[in-house]
Amino acid sequence: MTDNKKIKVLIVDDHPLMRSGIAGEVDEQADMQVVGEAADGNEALLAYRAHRPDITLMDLRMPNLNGLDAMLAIKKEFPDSRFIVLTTVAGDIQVVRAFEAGARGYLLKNLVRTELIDTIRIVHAGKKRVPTEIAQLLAEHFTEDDLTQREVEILRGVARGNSNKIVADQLNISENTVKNHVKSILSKLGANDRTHAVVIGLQRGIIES
Amino acid sequence: MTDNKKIKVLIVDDHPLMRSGIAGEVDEQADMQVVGEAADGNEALLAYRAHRPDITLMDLRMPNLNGLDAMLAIKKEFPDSRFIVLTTVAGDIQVVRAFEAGARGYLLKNLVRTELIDTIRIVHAGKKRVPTEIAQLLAEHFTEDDLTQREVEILRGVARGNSNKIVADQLNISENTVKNHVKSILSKLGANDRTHAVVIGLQRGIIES
DNA sequence: CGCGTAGTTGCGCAAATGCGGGGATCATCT
DNA sequence: AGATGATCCCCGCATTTGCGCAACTACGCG
Repeated sequence: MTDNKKIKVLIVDDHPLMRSGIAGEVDEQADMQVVGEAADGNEALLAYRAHRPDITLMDLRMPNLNGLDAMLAIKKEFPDSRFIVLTTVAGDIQVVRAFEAGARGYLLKNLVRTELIDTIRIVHAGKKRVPTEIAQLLAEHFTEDDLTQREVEILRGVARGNSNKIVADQLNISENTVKNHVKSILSKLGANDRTHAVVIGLQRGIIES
Repeated sequence: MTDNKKIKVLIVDDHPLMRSGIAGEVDEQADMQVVGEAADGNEALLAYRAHRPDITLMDLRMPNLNGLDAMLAIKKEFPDSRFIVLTTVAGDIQVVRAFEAGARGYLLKNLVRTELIDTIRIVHAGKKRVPTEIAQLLAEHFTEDDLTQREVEILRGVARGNSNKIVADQLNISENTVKNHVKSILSKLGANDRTHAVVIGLQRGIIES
């Protein structure tokens, strides 16, 4: 098998050792090779342009430009790009967004080594692969109505320890409006109070700490 | 250099790919070798007994038995064991506890590859190595008075979305007492309100979500 | 021993929060 | 055109929170 028939893989992750581990596994396979590595979303775009990989393994949580935005940027420029999303934490709303953005495969980072290789082959063959843990998560989150953009902004303000009044001033709206948004947030998240809402928001990845 | 003069390294981390990456780097060195891997604290103890490594690389966040407790268990049985702590997140109070428990080196997982090897050599030579980020964190946390056990219990209750009254009932104390604990928590953490306090508590690893 | 400090517990009161209503505009989808 | 949902605004009122002030206990230290 000549080099130009191998599956070309780009690895995007902010942990050098993780990249190392992934690269080691991939390069052991006769039919695939790592063509580049990137530590954040910006580098990912540059590396994509330079190497035109068949498959991009993309971590979601990264400094600077996060994985989701990087995917969108690359997809805009290269519509036929194929992504496999790597995620550390289950229960992250980002995974749902990555699905909507067109990721083809998902991997939890505590996967067994063979899963990685299998998923690369499957996605390269044009199919999708979603582990049961993630599928379950997707099912759960599709039924739940998620927060509107405005509500997320409100929740972020609340998480910073601001009172309704302060949040209102920061967003140039009235305190009553903030109260209404908070009310709707509590109801949507099934939270007892604002504190609980923030905890749930953090767990689901709706807001970042 | 014969095998029994090499630095024997045990890797404890719940991410197989991370272990892979670490193992790759270590085995490339002529003067060290990986003698075992473990995916959680329980396995770590068994692996330690089996291989008697010179250096143990220990992740803090793991399922079942966490890294800190695993360290304590191993140290009890093998007092001259030497640990290097791997941590993903900066700002974790667990790092401070690991220091107190006698870890000799610290590494952030987004380290550059050479740091890992350097740290292993330095710690094996009997010295300690703490990167500036961690040193700064330690300094900060030593000056801060941390929460009492009772206060942590209160904070946990608050994080679950319980009112002061409910927390009081759960702990069989009066609501007023809970209020006072909350007050002292806010002051110690420098939080604006209970919500902010919970966010800070989660960031610092004082409570887990 | 007396003294300070830290942890825990308590009460009263002003301010913030959460809940139940009501109504408005605007974009989108049917 | 009608319905739906997101955003915005308003009010009153009970409950909850946060703060100031104060007391008791346990413990170490000079």
